[in-house]
Amino acid sequence: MNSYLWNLKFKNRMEYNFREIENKWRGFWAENKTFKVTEDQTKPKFYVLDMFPYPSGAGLHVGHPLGYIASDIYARYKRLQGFNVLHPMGYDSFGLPAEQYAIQTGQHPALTTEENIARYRDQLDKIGFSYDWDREVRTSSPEYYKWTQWIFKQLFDCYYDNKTNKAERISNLVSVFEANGNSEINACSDCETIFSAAEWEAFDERKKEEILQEYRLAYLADSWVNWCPALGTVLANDEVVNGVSERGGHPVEQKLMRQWSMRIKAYAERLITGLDTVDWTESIKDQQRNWIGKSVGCSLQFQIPNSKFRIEVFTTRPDTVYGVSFMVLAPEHPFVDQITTAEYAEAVANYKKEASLKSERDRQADVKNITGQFTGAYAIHPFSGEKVQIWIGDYVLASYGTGAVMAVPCGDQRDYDFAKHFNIEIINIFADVDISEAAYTEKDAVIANSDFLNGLDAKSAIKKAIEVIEAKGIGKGKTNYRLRDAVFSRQRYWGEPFPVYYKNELPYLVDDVNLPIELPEVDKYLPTEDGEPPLARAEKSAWNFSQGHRMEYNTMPGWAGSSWYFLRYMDPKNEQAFVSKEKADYWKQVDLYIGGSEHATGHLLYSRFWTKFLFDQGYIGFDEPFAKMINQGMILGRSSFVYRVKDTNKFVSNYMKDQFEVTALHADISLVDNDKLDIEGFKAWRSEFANAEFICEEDGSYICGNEVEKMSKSKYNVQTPDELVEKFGADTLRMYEMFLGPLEQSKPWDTKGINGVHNFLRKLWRLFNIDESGKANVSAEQPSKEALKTLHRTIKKMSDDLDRYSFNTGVSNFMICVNELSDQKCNNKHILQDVIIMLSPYAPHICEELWIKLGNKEGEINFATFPKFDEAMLVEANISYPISFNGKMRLKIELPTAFGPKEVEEAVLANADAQKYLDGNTPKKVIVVPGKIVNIVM
RNA sequence: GCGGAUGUGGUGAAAUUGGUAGACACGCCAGACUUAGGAUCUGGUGCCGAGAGGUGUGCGGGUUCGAGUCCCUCCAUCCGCACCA
Repeated sequence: MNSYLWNLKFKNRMEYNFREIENKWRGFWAENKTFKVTEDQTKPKFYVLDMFPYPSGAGLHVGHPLGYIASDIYARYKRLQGFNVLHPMGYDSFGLPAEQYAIQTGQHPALTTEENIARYRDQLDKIGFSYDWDREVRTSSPEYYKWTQWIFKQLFDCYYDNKTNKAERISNLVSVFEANGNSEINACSDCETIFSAAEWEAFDERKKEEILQEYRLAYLADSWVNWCPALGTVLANDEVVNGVSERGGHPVEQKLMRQWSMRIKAYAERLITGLDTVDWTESIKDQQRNWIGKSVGCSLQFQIPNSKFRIEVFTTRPDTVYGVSFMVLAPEHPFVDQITTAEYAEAVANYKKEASLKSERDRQADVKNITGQFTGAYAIHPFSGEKVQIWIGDYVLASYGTGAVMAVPCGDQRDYDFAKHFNIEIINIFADVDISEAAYTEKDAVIANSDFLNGLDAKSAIKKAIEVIEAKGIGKGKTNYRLRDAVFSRQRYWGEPFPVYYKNELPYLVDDVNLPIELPEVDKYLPTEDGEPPLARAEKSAWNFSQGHRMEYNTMPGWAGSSWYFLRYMDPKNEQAFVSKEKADYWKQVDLYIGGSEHATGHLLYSRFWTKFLFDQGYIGFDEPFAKMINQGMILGRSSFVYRVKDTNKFVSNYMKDQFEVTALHADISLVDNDKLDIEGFKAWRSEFANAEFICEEDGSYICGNEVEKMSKSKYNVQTPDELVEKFGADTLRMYEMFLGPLEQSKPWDTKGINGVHNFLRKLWRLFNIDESGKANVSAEQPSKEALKTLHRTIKKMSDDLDRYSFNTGVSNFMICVNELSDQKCNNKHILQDVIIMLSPYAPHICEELWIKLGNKEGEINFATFPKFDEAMLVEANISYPISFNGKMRLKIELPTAFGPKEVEEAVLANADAQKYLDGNTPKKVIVVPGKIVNIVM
């Protein structure tokens, strides 16, 4: 039967009506709660999570669902494999935009947030995600932030014990203080004073609390913070990029403020080693390692003659200690004024002033410019006993290490440059190394000129030096981290209130029974006249609970709620605990986490920190939150341009624009189809174009130019998923977003190919020969060998591709499969049913519909069994062997599959076509890879 | 400067352990059918060449019977870090 007759036979068939189908199944899933999950002990679990969105006023554009679609496909695939899949969604709904909007309009951020969430939900529902919406969480709801507050309380009530290497309760610490003081405590702490048990007992409540604050994992301290005047709040280090705020790009300055902080430093080592246990990209792991900035070395003290001061430095190269020819302190170092001699006092004061006027950003930008000032003071080299000059210089950072360095110009380029610039002696302590041009920073030279270190390589010299330093009691082996404690207060309204009140300005925790502390109503979302945060505006009666002299006025940062939300999904309604131990033990880690890579040093680090803490305290049984993570690439926009001839209202088509002097203007992409401008639409778009004239191509069309840019409203290149769902349906959108290319890669959005995917679904639909009554005309007979081969090849490729998260090749597999089945005129029920089971993760609506058309029960396709691959179905009697000569493929020869290498070789050499290429020569060698290829070497 | 990623037709891309480079799709060309549709179907389409053939995965080398894939050098683009002692 030719194709025309084939089409005629089913002339009256029903077309693929995606609108009707998708509406129907969206409703069905919601009504029947198809994707609701419980902790089913009889099934293995699988946890697939998306980074939850901040519900912004702009809604979703096509870039957002990319990751959601991939994770949904994976979740649905895992269900078909018999897993009990937790696949939830929620909203990170505290944050600045809603608050900024509130400041402008007076509208309560809760209302804006509510509206935005409704819009997001509507958009998400249209795409057909298989979320269990009964588990939705919102970080801004009191039922949720009650537990954020509760976790904060636990952090406040714990310290980090370096001996047990985990977080322990403050009450343990107090018992030790009462029994022995703090001399035997080895904890992560800012406490520098040593006290005895008797001294502890004698301290008053204020003093005791001050000391405890230096141990607590959540603590209040005066610290230098990134103050952003434009946003009226402090920012964490990861929220400051190149000296300006990440959001809005406002300037940031350093300010000393009393702030809540999180002692994340305590976990620095575990945050590094834990990276080896998770399957994330190297790039993200490197970013985290970099941010934590571990360096191993030792501390070392330098005496100052006739002075009580000793300058402590941190160095990673104690092996180069004999190369020290001067020292440099940060201008802010506390000893500077006290050691500076009278002769240099003025110069030092001037230098300090200059340095203080430079912002952090300027200091970084000014690396090339070497500055410094001699203090007139000297230190004694701890080994040689020689006097070395003490300088101050802003290349030494007050906030890293001890704020002082021993300068080794022969081994450190910065020290070298400094020494050259100020004509300070450079001692060479490397054997056979030339340092006349630059410092030698490699660690492969032999040490010389260094007394007891002579002849050693760097590695053993470092070890030896530390031993001697420790034996002399002038320092010890030490590991330093660049990671700073994270500031945890924000002077804003729209965030979690702290479960904290003050009595005589000492902080106390609110009892659990009084949680949550809800956000009080305020008259304005602005700071008070005297600069207190917005919450200070609240009347005492506006608080649902208050105690002491006042409540805490700061709120928590954005990352508080997002640091543990993946745990709440496991047990979202629990009123007794943030998550029950049983449920956490069932669901465990997130098995697959999909989201953007921009959270590398923020959310992804903080949630690892909190997870480790909650693990230490026994609330959960794992200490890494996300076992496997994939970072989806950004979807860029494709902007369209029209070209206006200068000083006119005439527009010239792309290919002729070079003949004129033109200005390129963005044209709204909804007015452009295949680069062809809808001229009437364009005239109507904006009044200034109403009378525009157009210089068109010969066929009368106006062709636009195009360019790839970030998607944004101002570039008129935003594609919302809604328009595409309307035009092509959700199944087409889902498949097309996957078809675009590998998930991790950034790519421009272009709808050019979307018809291809849409046509694929139509072609699939046609295979079922659905007549006007809506019945599929399929054969229930034994499928053909051909069809089985197509099916099983597809099964194999689909499971392989999904197992390696290759979603784009998955789409091609289906296209090949449907193309082949169409060619075979296959309408076999068994084959088609297995195909739609496999396809249902990608295109769930159409597959649900086809599933019932085959006479199955509604909704059951979601829990069907993924077809099993049978190798035997692919076995053929013959193989078409590619025959290459010297590695170049020349011809193919059909040979029996059963042939061994020898038989293949003989058959090939006997073949007439092959002999043509041999041209009478005897091959040097014949390589036969059975089932694959033959290579003849001439 | 350091670290990571990427580089394949006109376009998006595929090639999982070294084994037929360009699957699949878009676009384009030619054609069929027609109740004219964003429909369907057939054939073609890396480049050069009329053809035989040659050539081809950023550049240049190497290993191998055989390299997009492994090794070395270099180039380009993107991302992160960057006085961290």
